[in-house]
Amino acid sequence: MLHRLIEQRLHDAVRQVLPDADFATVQVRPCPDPKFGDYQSNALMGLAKARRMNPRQLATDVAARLEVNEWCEPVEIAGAGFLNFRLNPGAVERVLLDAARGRHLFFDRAGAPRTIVLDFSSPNVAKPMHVGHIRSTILGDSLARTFRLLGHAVVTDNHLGDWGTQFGKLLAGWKRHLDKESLKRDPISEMERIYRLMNSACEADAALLDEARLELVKLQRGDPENAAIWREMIALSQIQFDVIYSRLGVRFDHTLGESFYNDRLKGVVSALREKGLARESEGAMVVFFEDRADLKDHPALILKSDGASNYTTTDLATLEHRLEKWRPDEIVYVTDGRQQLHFKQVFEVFRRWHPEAPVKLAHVWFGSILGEDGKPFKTRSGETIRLSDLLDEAEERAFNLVSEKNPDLSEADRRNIARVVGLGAIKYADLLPNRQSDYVFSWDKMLALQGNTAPYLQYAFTRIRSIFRKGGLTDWDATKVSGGGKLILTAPEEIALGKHLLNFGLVLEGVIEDYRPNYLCNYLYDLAGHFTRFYENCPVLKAEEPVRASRLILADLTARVLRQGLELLGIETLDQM
RNA sequence: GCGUCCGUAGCUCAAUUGGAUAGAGCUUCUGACUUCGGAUCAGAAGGUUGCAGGUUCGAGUCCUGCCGGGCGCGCCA
Repeated sequence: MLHRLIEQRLHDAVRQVLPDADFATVQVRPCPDPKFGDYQSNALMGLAKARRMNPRQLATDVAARLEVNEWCEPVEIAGAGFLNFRLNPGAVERVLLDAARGRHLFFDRAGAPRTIVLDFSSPNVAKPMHVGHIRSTILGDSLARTFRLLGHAVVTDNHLGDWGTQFGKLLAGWKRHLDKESLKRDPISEMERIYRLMNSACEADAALLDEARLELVKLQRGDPENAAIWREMIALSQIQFDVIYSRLGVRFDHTLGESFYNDRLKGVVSALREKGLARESEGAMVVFFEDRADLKDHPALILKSDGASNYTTTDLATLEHRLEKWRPDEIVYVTDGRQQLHFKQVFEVFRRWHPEAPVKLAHVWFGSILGEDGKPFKTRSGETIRLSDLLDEAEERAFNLVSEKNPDLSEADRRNIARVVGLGAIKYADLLPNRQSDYVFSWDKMLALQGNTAPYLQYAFTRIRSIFRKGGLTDWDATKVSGGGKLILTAPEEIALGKHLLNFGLVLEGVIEDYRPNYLCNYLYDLAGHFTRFYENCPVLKAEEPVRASRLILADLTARVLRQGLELLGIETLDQM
């Protein structure tokens, strides 16, 4: 979009003055305050500093060589050496008109598409999905959608926790305490119940713990009975996962759990040993990182003293498999921040093992959930909140609200609106903060329906649709009317809205670069704000032509960006709510 | 103890990664035309960015030291 073109011209001008400059740092970004302009560059101050030049003089020299007249008003030099760009109305109108004609929606598809493997959600078999899973699931899904829209090849892979020592207790519990009726009625609760039962019983009874260990060993050796039970636990769990993912609109290309990599584990260990990366220590196989200050005291264990592998080994095998199978440019892990050390170790071992691999590895982590008292989150009875209960509660609250606001709609309509609004509120509440700090769980915050929330954005969308409905324009198509149509931006609200639309793609690129969908949340919130100010001050249907057509186009483009943006957050839109 | 992340308005969070006068929402007040949906809008109030130094044209952001908190630190994943 326009800021890129301006940036290109800025590079040209800088090149004439400073041929050896590092152009990666010479960027054009939106202005923090519209009174300074629409875009700014602060790069010249940095360049001047490094060369002990006068920044103001450098800015003047560069500005004299800048050729941006076709898009901008005369460039202003401000402060210590800022360049401020203000778009001229004609340039804005041209871009908007191109969008109205369907040539773009304010973003460009990547010139060099990359292949990205996204690892997220990863719930555990035989346990309920709880609020702790929502961040990874929603964040990962949103990133996958955004990468895809920008033209990248995305592989989503749900790395289920379907292997490990917990199956010892689960198997022993299944054989001793399973209630088949309960299992039929609510398999997850029943599996959770027998696990808890065994867990507490084992604390007091060492013989029972040995029994659980024995069951685990039998499973690992391929005992048919235990393997059959294990497979049933996975199948029952997958049904639960599918229900949740279906409600959330989340889809995976692959679901390859930890157990999928069992056959590769020995190979990983022997390869690391042969390369001299791992050595024996206290009976286990360990990789040490003497030359890294932050990992010096944190070696990675890849084989336990009993000869079994652990999750570091599994993750290395997974990494190797993904490279072979998909040849990705990038692998992104979306998990809790408590796994930072683990991924640091995995990445570092992998770098030493395959120094030539060009893949980028990213750990996209998020903070822990805390209770309202600031301590690790639990309900009064010490439970975590189930994800399904959270979703139910959201839909119920939204149903009460929509019934109050729009009692005339049929119950089926209100139920559907409640579903879209309730789930949207949860997703948005989860994506909006995305600071890598801990966050406090609260029902009211998760389920808020006013202020900077998804319903606010959805509401702005329905108001636009309502304009077209009221005007008898439901078949209105910008690509047809705009043939003779023109954009006329005169009111300040129209200009601000139009200019904000141009930045959609800029924001999307930021989202995938930093793995932060909250940039998009903030953008959409601002967009909805610009629209409502436009809506309050600029009548659409009652305006005279050609202003009426122009405003219809502007409203329609806003709706399209809102819908596209919300879709990237995994949030649906409605014509009525 | 070591590592790591954090501390911003009464509360929950932003701040495009070193940029211009630190912004929103919630809460509390005050207003909104017989115009397209009031799930809205306009305005007010609310700040020594934990504390103290340092780096420079410029610091919430970077460096140092304190204070306070979360999480992680070889055989759980």
